[in-house]
Amino acid sequence: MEQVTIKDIARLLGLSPSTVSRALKGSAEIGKDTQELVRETAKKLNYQPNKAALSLLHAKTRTIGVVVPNLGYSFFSIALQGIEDEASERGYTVIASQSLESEEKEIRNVIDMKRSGVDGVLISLAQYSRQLNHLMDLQAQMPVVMFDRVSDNIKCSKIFVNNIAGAFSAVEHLIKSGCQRIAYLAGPKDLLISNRRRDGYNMALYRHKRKVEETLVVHCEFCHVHAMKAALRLLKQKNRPDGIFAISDRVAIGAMEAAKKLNLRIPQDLAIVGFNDEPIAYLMSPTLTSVRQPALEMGRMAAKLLIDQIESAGEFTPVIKSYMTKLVVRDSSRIK
Amino acid sequence: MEQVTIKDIARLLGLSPSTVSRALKGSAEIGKDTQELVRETAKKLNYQPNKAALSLLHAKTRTIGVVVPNLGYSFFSIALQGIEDEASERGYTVIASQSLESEEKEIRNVIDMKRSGVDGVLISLAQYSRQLNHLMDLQAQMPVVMFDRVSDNIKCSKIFVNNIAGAFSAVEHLIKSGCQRIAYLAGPKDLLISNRRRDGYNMALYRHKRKVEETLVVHCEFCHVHAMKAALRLLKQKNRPDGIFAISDRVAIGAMEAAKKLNLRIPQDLAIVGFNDEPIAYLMSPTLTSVRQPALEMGRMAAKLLIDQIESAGEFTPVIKSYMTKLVVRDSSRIK
DNA sequence: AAATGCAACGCAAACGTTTGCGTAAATAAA
DNA sequence: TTTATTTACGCAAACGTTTGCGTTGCATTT
Repeated sequence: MEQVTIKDIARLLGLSPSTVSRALKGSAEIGKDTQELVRETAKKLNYQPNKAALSLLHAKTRTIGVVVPNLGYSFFSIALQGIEDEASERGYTVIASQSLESEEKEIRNVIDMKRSGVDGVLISLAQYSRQLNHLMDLQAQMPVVMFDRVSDNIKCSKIFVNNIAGAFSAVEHLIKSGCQRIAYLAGPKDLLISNRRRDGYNMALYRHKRKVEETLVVHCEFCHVHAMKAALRLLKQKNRPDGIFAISDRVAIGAMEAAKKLNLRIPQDLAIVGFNDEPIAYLMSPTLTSVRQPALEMGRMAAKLLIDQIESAGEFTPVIKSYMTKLVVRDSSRIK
Repeated sequence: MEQVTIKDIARLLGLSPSTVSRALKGSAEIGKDTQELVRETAKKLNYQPNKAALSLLHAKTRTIGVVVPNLGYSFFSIALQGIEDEASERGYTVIASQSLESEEKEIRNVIDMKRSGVDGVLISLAQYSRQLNHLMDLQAQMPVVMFDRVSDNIKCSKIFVNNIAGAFSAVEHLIKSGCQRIAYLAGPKDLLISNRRRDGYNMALYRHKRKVEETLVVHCEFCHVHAMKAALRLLKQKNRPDGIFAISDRVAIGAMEAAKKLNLRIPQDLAIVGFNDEPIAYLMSPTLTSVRQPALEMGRMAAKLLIDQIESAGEFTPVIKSYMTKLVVRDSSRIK
């Protein structure tokens, strides 16, 4: 029940705590046989170093904090998995929290992280986080790495996918599938990934000599009810689109609902492509074409960069790392 | 950057650390004016007590560990939210991890928890966890509370829903909707919730004088591919069922896929009811009838019981708490 | 005037670990 | 034999906080 300490081992063996400590670390100035003896008894007693004592001594907790919008989004739960893998391998503990897309809660989470004494924080922004003061403050105190939902206004290491290329591939796919008027069901206006994907959307249209129409871009929140309403507005236009590129799978599903409400067939009357390739994309009917991100690797890399920065004493230059996406074509866009 | 300590405040004010400590705690033996002075400077300097020092002193970390199968299942991410709410209010930090339904990983997670020095652990079992030695060991060292996926072989506080009643309501609903032969698409054989729900299934059949047929109960894993195959076996029987009660929404979705493959109409040819009421139930087409669990409250209560036990020195009797479910009727069973 | 009481604060130990330095004994070199 | 060197270990401080037990100065009581 009670943790066995270095002192216990020392007392048991008639040694001093310092000798035991050095023996466990394999210090050269401790006799070979003593080392072995100490190691054996430590194993036998199942000795585990006291984390609190080490934290106190080194002023480091070997703990990192993670703040994401919602762990129910599989992108984030998978990314968290990658984070935990990397952290565990390097002897770090992860404490995760969800902002539930609320800036207010995000701020509370960040405060909690500070109070927990983490060595650094990994964050993906809530959809409406605009006042980033809490992040600036945080960054003044410890290393911060952003991933997926990043911001240009914070100078730190960042991990994300090539949103432009991802969106480009999705829209080009719609064009090649025969769509004439392609809409973009975007996220919140100031969200970076929303705008980047719009760039990709525009590029694809431009490349294929389609004209860009303002009315074909509609913003909505990351919630399928909002998305459905936005899609309804889009589809009720006199000259309705026959293809939709949505910023996320859940938003795409909102569009699918809207299409059904209007008795439009998918993909014949309306082709749809989402983003993230969540398991749900594969479960919908028709199955949803989507842009896949390497969530696991992104999480792992984000954790790696953060821990590297924590352990690099002093100077450090931010690293920006961009991953390629992969378009997964399914029935919602298979017009043939 | 560097944390301000009680010593800093003491030096600044010409006091001793003990006085500052007592002043911050509002001890009666410190002068009123001194108290105020200390408190003000503490606020001004943004003093935060050093967690490691406190942990070392009290041999408690005020941290709890959470192990769940998969945070991508919204039931667990919502429950985690409840856990975090309760923990945060009571000054505890949460470290969460996913077993990904693997017993091996679950064991590793538990070991990591021990090494992190948590004060207690909250766990929901992976689907094939049968050797529960890691939990017995863990329980010998600290308080453990199980929720949702619990086991009869461990004696500890437990939180779950009334699975029997939940299943009963689902199956009775199918009967009242006119189904003649109702199947149960169960989970792994030894999983407690799977068997409990089977009890409810049997009770509903018995109550309405239907005969229980062994061939109408099929086991599968929590993965929709397995589920679809199992459902296919079920639906290819000569006398196929016209109603399916599934142990989870994802399993239910597997059944929906199978039905489509066989050109069966839902709900006319086959009515389906799931369990958990995940957001996905609302997004499917047809929308999926499901049994809702109060995930948030369950998480909160689980955390409360765990923390209560941690803080109750010594003797403690396990608490078993069961929540009522609510059947949410949607199109997949609306035969009218 | 001496004894008593009390208010307000400081000292030091403790929690578990690491680490610079000191020191004893044993060996090697002179 | 004396001196220097090495080997193997112990002492004590430090990290930040709490807490039992002093200690000081002052006012009140006899």
